[in-house]
Amino acid sequence: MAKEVTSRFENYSQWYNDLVVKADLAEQSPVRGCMVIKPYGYAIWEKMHDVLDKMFKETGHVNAYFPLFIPKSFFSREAEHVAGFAKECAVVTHHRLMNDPDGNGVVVDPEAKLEEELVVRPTSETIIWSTYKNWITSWRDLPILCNQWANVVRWEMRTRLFLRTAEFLWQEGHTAHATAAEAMKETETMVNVYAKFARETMALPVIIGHKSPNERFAGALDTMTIEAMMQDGKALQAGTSHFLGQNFAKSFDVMYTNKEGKQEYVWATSWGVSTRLMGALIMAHGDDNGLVLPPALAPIQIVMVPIFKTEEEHQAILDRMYEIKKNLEAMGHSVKVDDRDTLRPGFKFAEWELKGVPVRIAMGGRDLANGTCEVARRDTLTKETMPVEGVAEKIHGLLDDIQTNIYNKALKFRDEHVQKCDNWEEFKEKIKEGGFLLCHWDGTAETEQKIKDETKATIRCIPADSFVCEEEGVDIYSGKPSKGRVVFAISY
RNA sequence: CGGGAUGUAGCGCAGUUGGUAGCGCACUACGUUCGGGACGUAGGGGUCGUCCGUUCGAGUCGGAUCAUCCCGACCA
Repeated sequence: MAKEVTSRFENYSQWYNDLVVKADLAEQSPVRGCMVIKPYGYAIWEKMHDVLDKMFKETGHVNAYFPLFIPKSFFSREAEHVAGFAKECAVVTHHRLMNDPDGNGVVVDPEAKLEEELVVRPTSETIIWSTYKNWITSWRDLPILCNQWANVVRWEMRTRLFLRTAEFLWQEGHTAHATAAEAMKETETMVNVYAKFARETMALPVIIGHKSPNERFAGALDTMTIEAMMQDGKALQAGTSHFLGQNFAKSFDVMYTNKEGKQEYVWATSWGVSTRLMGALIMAHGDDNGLVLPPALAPIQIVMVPIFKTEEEHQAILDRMYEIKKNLEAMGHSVKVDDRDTLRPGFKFAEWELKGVPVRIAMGGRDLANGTCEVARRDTLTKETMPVEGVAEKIHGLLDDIQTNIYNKALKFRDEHVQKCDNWEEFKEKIKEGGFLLCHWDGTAETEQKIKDETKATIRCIPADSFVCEEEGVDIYSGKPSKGRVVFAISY
């Protein structure tokens, strides 16, 4: 029987789309550019949500919720910010429908035109800062460390499941501080939280760094990012943390009285990750058999498939499986016994592999007689027969191994596709093959733009932890002096 | 918003010089199977995106329109 998923080596985009749909994660909605996240996909997002939320709380943040609709006038306050988002906003202009006088269903009631249009939030800086104005009067009110889990809408031209949809789920943190240093520290703290989450929970190696001015968030003084590499060598921005300076405080007139009784503008940050992380997870670890989920995010960590000929045998195997299930659940693992009697084992194996379940246990008549079971791991696609006695403990350890192995595999792949490059002609060739190129850059937006125009490559980041390379050199394009290497890549 | 393509069963597609609708998967029933995506038999399901035109006759030809996808520009 032919494989259902396109090979990622033949057509990476198609492989990705197939995987998302066939692993039952999400599907295209009839609504333009929007996505339906299906229960299995949502379960993974929920796990991400839970781990991140805990990390936010551990770093002193609290959750809040702000309105979906933002009065249009709020956007005119911060000029750079509006320039960055205006082109892709959905706008509410009316508040009522009526029956079509010609009898053709319903139409927008022209009488119900809003006096001021409402913008569906593309991000919440403006509505949040207009609210913070009322919350902040004294240094005693600071810092404010709020996070919001929400949906946002950006009317993108071209969309792709999880990576770029018209509506997406995310969290956005918005903080207010008394000093620039404190806000800068928050920016760094949060990019580190994201990196820790990516590395430890998603098994995704990422590079922490600063965005070049060109790639910065609209209205930010500094944008920190975590950049990941997908298996086609393209870069994916997986999370960002922005130091907003006093831009929004000034635009929304948010001042506090300091200890000396003087009025000062507050300092701000914002940071966010989105359902794009789902795309990163799929593209970074998936293979030709389907999804590969790190145990820390797998909604089902262990699936058990009975192999039987008779009903008595089926029952005997299930009894033993539920015993193992109980032990594994006592250790905090999520286990599913696939007791569907209408499907054959081979079909189930393929299906659970497609869905990325880290460990599979199969048990048949032979195992029943020998007191054994077959344990298969998704990351390596290897199988091992082991005694049922003590199998739960073994799998407990195996899950950790799998988590580590998936990370190491992705890390190895990435490191094999990162190289230094000092020659412009070489750069143009190499960048097409995918991967990250560490190159000297003269620090100007002009050079960056010219490189982008000629090769589609952008500066993904100026590295801040791994791949930091502060050495004298000359810009790969302009030949002007440079103080260090930055990461160039073609990105999603 | 530029360039290209496609709309036929739930999904993926075929349909010749115009002659009245087909294949694979999925679905339903029964039986045989069950250690890596089973097979047989019998079924159900489509006003061929929409509108207009040419014609005795249109899935097929012409025009319009709508929608979707791909490649660019924009972006988490």
